[in-house]
Amino acid sequence: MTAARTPTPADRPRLGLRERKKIKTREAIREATYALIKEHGYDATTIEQIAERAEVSPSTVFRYFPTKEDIVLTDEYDPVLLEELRARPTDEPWPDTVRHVMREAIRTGVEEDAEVARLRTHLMVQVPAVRSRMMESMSVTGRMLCAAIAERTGRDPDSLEVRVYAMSLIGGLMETSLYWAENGHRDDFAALVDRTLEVLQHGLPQEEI
Amino acid sequence: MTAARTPTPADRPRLGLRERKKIKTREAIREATYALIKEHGYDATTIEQIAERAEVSPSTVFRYFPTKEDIVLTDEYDPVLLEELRARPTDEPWPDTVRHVMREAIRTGVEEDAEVARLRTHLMVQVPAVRSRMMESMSVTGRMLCAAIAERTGRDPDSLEVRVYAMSLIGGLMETSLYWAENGHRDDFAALVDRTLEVLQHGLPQEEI
DNA sequence: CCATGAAATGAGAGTAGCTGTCAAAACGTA
DNA sequence: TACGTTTTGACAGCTACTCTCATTTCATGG
Repeated sequence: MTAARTPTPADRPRLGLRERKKIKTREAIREATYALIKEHGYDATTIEQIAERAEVSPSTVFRYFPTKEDIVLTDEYDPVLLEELRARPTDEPWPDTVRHVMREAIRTGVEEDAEVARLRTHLMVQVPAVRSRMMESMSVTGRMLCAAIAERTGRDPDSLEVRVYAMSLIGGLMETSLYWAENGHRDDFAALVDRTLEVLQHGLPQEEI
Repeated sequence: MTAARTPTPADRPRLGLRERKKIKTREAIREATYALIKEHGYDATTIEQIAERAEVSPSTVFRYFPTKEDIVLTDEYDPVLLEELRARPTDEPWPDTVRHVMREAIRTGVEEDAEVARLRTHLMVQVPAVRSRMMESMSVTGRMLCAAIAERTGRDPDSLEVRVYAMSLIGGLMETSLYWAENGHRDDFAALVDRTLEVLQHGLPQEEI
């Protein structure tokens, strides 16, 4: 890869020109999409417009993203999550692990690009298709969670108990995101997550009934 | 249809001819859809085919159902659920209420037409679009659950805690349905629901960690 | 520096879900 | 039977998405 004459200046090429171009194209499409949605809204933004602004053909847009919703949503949190999960000490109480992992995931996910995270959750509230797609991706995350829980606790990842536990966790956190967005992103998201985990662990704060 | 006089024979018309026809049309569309899906699968079944077999125009199909997925899924469980929920004594412990209501909902929903329930859950597993739509409708159910919980416990239905609680419940039950379908509907669904509620109440059966 | 093979792109046609409009048909009622 | 309303069908149109094929762009070996 490196040599011939100087096709790869050794500075930091590592990836060939082709790879770099692909990454740039992918980002161009995403940025174009975000910009257009901010200007005209989700539904009013067509693939054709996105393609035009990103300076690619509509065909190419579909080569990079399977659906329109995916342009907005796709971003690989799962590997980060999994890595974070494995990094925790094995003897740590499970609820603490969840808390740590979620906080970390939120930090890297939300604070890294707050604007995008807000637009994304905003669209989740506004656009059913996006919300659906989000839920789909969460069920994938759920499967991964099952594996992690199973690995950690020595259970069967396909058992009803593990799956229900994972999915209720995911569902709860999903609702937390929606709550956050619906209330104009005013709350501290980390604090909301804490309250969520509290409910999931101990049920509704028992006052009556 | 029958005559100039006797337009409403007093037998059991109650609903005018128009209403009755609408119900019949709705059922015809649904039956046509189920039949075609069983024969050729979900994706290979087009609205045009459905319309043809149901002996209506494609326009009419869309007048009765907003989307293709809705033809398969729509069925109003929510009112039944809500009614069931309100019928329980106020001093009953909340988990017991949930158990009763879910059991009842399942009885009327699943056992009433087992075949349809199976096809439906089967499609949930197989067809992403159907699964998504199902999740959408569950989040609507979630909102209703919030209201019911709030009414019952005197909380704010829009509070984070109530919403998270409701959504985790829904998410867990959703996963239970998927589990049921994936395992070929072999388990007793009511028993699965019991195990699900157990997990949601007390977490994973605490062995280690 | 050029030739060859592989990968990415663009252009175009085509499918299907879904929306909206408008005139014709079916129904309810007096 | 006649009139007003509701329901329907036919049609045009939009857009997301798929598939195919020719063209361009990059990688590599001589």
